[in-house]
Amino acid sequence: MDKYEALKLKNQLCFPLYSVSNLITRNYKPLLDKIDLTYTQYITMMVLWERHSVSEKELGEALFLKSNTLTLLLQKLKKKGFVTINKDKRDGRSIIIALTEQGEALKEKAVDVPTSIVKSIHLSEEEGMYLYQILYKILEANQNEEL
Amino acid sequence: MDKYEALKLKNQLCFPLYSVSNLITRNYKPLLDKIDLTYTQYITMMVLWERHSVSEKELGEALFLKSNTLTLLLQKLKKKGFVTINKDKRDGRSIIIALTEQGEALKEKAVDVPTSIVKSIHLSEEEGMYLYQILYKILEANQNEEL
DNA sequence: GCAAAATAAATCGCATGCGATATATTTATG
DNA sequence: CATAAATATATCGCATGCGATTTATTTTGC
Repeated sequence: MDKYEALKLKNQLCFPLYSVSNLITRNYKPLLDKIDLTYTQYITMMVLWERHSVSEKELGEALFLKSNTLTLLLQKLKKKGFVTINKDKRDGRSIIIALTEQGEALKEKAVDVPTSIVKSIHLSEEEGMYLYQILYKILEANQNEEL
Repeated sequence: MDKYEALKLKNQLCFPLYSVSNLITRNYKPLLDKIDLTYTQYITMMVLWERHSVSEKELGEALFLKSNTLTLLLQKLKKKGFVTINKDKRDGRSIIIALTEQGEALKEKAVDVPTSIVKSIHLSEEEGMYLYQILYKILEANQNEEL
């Protein structure tokens, strides 16, 4: 038995996770180009389409990202006219990100994106649901550790 | 029923894939820092530890990456003394990446990395295997499309 | 044999992600 | 109430990933 068996690429679990994630970003790109969003900007808009306005902290918790990634991202969404960024009056440390009319309108254009992507994944509904559960199990287990 | 239901973050399959992938890179970082590798450099070394020398094209096929990502990466591994880069004598378009002694020696230091990571994922063996299968199913389905 | 097509890398510009650190503001504590 | 600790963002530097394009080399087709 090879002492280095665990170091072989084909025995990695994280490598296909990483590759599928890259694959997804690639598949999304041409679709999202049409509505002038990158993938990270797209999931940010998803949060806003649901909640209308959030603090950067809340946004980071929803997306598992921190200010070092978000600050620049939000500036770009602001530049494109999809969001406004204002200080929270009740807490001067926080900023509140809110949808503009243009950002709200973008939702209509984005409505077909999820279906197109799901098709490109080629999984049965059952497989998709199982995958979903496992992934959230990993995310939640790790969230607890970071407390 | 909300017409925008499919646009909610909690209904996305790709989002947890993306988040778990980020999570994994974060978890690997402190471990890989100790052996002076980034995650992408690590999986590149994995290929070399198995095959000893590969062309950039073969490496790209193994890692699902292209020259725009690999070229710079390989230069850095060369700078660190882990690999050599030479033109293929039989085909002047190709380059051959090969392990140095130092690169080979690094394998010994890396041998415990996979176990540490698997622990941080918190999945049963069964879940891990199922996840593995689904991920490769996605990768393979998509590979065929790119032909 | 030679021009055109194909192939393999390299280069460019952009948008992440991340750890580390700095800054501004609020909260806690004595 | 003053000041230390905690919290929320911003900034910096580095290493990706990727589409698009360019360059170098080989293969193909006539």
